[in-house]
Amino acid sequence: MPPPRHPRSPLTHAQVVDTALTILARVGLPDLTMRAIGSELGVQQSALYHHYANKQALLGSVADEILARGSRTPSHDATWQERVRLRCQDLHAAVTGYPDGADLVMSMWAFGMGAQAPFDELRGLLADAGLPDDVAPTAARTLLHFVYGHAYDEQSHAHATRSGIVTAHRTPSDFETGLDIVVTGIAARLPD
Amino acid sequence: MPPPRHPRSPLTHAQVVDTALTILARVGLPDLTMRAIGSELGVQQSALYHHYANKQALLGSVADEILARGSRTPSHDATWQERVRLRCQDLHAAVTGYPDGADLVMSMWAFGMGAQAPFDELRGLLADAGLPDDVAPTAARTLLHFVYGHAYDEQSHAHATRSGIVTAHRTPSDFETGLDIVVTGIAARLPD
DNA sequence: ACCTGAACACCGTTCAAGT
DNA sequence: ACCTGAACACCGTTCAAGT
Repeated sequence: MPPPRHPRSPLTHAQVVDTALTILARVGLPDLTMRAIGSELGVQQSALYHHYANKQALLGSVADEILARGSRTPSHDATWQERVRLRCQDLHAAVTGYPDGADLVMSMWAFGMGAQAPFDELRGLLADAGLPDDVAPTAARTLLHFVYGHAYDEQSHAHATRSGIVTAHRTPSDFETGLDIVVTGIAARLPD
Repeated sequence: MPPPRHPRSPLTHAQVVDTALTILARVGLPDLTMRAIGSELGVQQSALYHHYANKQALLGSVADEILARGSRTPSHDATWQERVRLRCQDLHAAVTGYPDGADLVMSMWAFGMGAQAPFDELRGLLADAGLPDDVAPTAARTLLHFVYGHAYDEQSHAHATRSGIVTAHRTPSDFETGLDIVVTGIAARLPD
């Protein structure tokens, strides 16, 4: 059932990404097909290839949109640890806000197709904190590996219990504890 | 071209897993299809479903086999840090030993289908080191998130450069630095 | 320029039927 | 018990053709 999309008005990237996010929220990544996106937009799946080179490019934009939403601004007197924590907590929230969000963002980031803003921000925060240039990128990646890995685990766990597989439970404070471990390890790398 | 498989001898799990690993090494995860495995074994793809409930279960065994190979034994006077590092280095080597190995192991572990031995070992090492029971599992997971996340990045980077996408380079010591950050952060959680 | 409609070359999985 | 052969219900992607 195609929604009341204005006939003969060309598709915009924003429309496509918004629709993809809606479908992702409803049915998850495995059912986010080109056919589903096209059908929700009242268009043939082949029409999407006039706007994106392939599905990966489209999903890259979707990942960017997931990450762009809702990042809080730290107070001016916040320490670098508090800034880094806040950014990681927001990233965690953004990514777990959609089913399979961690899976999607992780793969797009690793393949270099979008989702690179968080890395740049974290590297910037760590550089401002005084972390040497040869360790700041590594530390930023380590933070992201933890944030995405933890979120991926949580969301897979949801899938697994849905299909009757028993896995270990995850405390709400589990993320905070792990984040504290990584931030403490980074702090030890500061000069002085 | 089916290899000289003894006719009418029932398929064993070891045969299937070995064949899957051979194909994985040759063509990567996207082309590791049920048809490819069957054809390499000289059997119809449907025959595999007599031994595994589905593809995920088969890939779970493959992930276990990848992880089971080549883990060195630490010397008796090694500190817990050295033991943990050694285990993580071996895991990193095992997982990067096959194309898309990190992707495969990560998803199987997260979905609770095999690949759980490394978690149990690391948790044990950390518990022996004196880490409290409420933080040892979290710390073990944090290590695995880093190891798998880093390996996943490296391997995706290989894919991306193959398809002409520019990404940041990764120093050989990058893994060691990140590992040091996490281990240092864990050490700060020890009592005394 | 933008989209349709139909096809191509695949997937994982199921299942009656054979031995 | 183990496997075949064929089908089912899908995929992502391409491409001539329309407007």
